[in-house]
Amino acid sequence: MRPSPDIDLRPGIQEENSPEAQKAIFLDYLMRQGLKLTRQRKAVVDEIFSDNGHFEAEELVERLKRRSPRVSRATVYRTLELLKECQLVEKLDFGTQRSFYERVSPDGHHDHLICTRCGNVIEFHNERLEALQREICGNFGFQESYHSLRIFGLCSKCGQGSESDPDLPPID
Amino acid sequence: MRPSPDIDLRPGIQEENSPEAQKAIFLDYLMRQGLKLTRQRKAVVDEIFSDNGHFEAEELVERLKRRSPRVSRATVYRTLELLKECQLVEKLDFGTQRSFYERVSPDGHHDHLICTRCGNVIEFHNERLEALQREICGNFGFQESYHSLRIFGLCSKCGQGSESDPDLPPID
DNA sequence: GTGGATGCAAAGACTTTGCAGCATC
DNA sequence: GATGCTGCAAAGTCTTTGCATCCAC
Repeated sequence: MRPSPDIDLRPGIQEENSPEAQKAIFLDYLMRQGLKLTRQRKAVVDEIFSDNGHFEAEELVERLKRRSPRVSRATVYRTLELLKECQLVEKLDFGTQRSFYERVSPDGHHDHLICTRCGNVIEFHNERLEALQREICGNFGFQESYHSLRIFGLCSKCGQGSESDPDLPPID
Repeated sequence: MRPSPDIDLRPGIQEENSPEAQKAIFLDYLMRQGLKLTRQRKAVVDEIFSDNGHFEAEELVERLKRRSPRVSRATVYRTLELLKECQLVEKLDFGTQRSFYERVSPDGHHDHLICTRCGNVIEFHNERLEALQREICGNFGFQESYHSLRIFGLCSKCGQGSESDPDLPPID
């Protein structure tokens, strides 16, 4: 399921990709705003950067209940707001009621293939697609600031004959 | 589970574009399901087809409070569910908390340019874009069932120098 | 020491649901 | 007349907020 010809993985600057570097950005942001680095904020950031996937606000709340220090729901939501402000995370919406977030990749923008059966999210970036979108915006005199393409369907695993697997009711 | 988006319930007959034809589809759906055409359901459908734009669930609830017969919030939500099932409306999400809906155009799929200043929504369809997306799905062995592309930014009116119009605080 | 941060619980916003009475077919 | 429908209010879910207490700087 990996690199196909069109997919630009943009190898970028690897060092900036590390969790440590990302955390430093947060710390820097806090300082510049005269905000404090509390144990709770550290815990939230650590939890987010412990894997590099997508997560839901409520899921994060749950994970942080088992952690030390405990972090309250209110603090989680407030910290997510801060992380959005310094552009370390982004709020996505996959059409469900709950908010999805993802770490902003230093490699730049990407779009999503979302499996409606297993919930798996595949990221991709395609430069031809980006160019075409710019062209379309131009046609409408529209100044894009950002965009979001979500393609829903079945991932390669789920599409292979297991269409009626009773264990996994389709999402949505 | 219901008819999947893959199934074309409305084989592309152009005359079907009229509100009357759309309402007939709803009536037909109700009959086939053994459901009843109540005054309230009629009112909801009439209200939706009185203009052909995008609307929010709560906005529709408001509009229907001033109408005859009055339609309760619960009935509005329940009727929207039915309209989704027979593919006359579609639920969108523009990243806000409230649900957006739009009438499904018999002309087929389209994507959205969303002005973050005035809230205006421009629809467009581009076949090259669709083809490219199919190609990308192919690369990942992904079976698309539907997709949604939303481009956020400033429409041609709002982009013209009025960037700091104090009357219109930006959305989001 | 102090201003910002936390946790709690309450409030908000939107949506869904249980139920008794009602209306369509 | 039966079955499905409506309205109401209550419940559910996620998110935000007010406030007293706490703690990083």
